[in-house]
Amino acid sequence: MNWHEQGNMKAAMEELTRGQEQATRLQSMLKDMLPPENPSGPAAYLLIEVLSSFSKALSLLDLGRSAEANSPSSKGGVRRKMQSPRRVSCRRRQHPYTCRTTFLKTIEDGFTWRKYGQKNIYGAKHSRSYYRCIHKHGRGCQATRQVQRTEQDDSTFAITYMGEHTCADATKPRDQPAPHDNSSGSNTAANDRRATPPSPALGNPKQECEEEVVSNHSPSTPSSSQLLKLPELSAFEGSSPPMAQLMEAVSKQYCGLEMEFDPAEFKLEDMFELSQDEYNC
DNA sequence: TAGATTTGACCATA
DNA sequence: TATGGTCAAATCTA
Repeated sequence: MNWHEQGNMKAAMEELTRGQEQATRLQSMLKDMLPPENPSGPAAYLLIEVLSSFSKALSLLDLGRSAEANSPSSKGGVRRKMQSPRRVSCRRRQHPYTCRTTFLKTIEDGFTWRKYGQKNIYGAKHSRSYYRCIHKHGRGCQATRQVQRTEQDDSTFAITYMGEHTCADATKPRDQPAPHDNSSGSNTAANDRRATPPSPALGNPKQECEEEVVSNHSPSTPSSSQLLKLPELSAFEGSSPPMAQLMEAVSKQYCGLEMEFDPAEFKLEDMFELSQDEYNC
């Protein structure tokens, strides 16, 4: 990679980082604005998707740089312990559930999880934690997730969701807040998570893991640019100056990635296509 | 004291 | 056989 490409990549990472920070702020503000009985409305769900896109883009760029740095042609440096090339995750145990990985700064996603295991992963710097939905027994919810800090950024979590939440009508988080189930009387790993979340892990039932990718091309998942134009979010415009400013800033971050392509045609996920396979399960 | 977390052991898979 | 995923007893915590 020449200096020009490196410069572009660095600039892209900086833009993405800024966008991520602003989206995080927006998420924080949104949390304060949403009613306690439905803290995870559609806008919150969309923000999770936006943050996920930022995180993924950053990770991809970082991976690209790492690969470059570790390539045989790159110079010196301390050789790190060889990473396992195995890509097992959800393929190891072959179940019919969906599998999807997101990269977030927080492990909180609105669902209530119970940690049931932790493993040191061969060749990985960080251990992996295993969570299952707290309603596994009460409602037979089969959703599980694996949480692991990324190698590139200790503050970023790679969260792999498997299975779907059946404990609540997660397919309609926008309209019908699921009834809270506090029968367990306590919360878990994230302590203050609600039981009425959007599902970052929702996918088509019975879809094979390798078919499930993090892609905003999905008809059910609007693209990032679309997300920012949805009524729920646009409703904030004008109602709250800081919110409107943040909205604009986040929107600009997406557009700010334009370098040598048509911004009218560009979608963030286009950046992922070449290395999308890295995120398939 | 009930529920959550930790952790070693066991099992499934590649 | 090595490794990842899950179980369940022990331990912790509110």
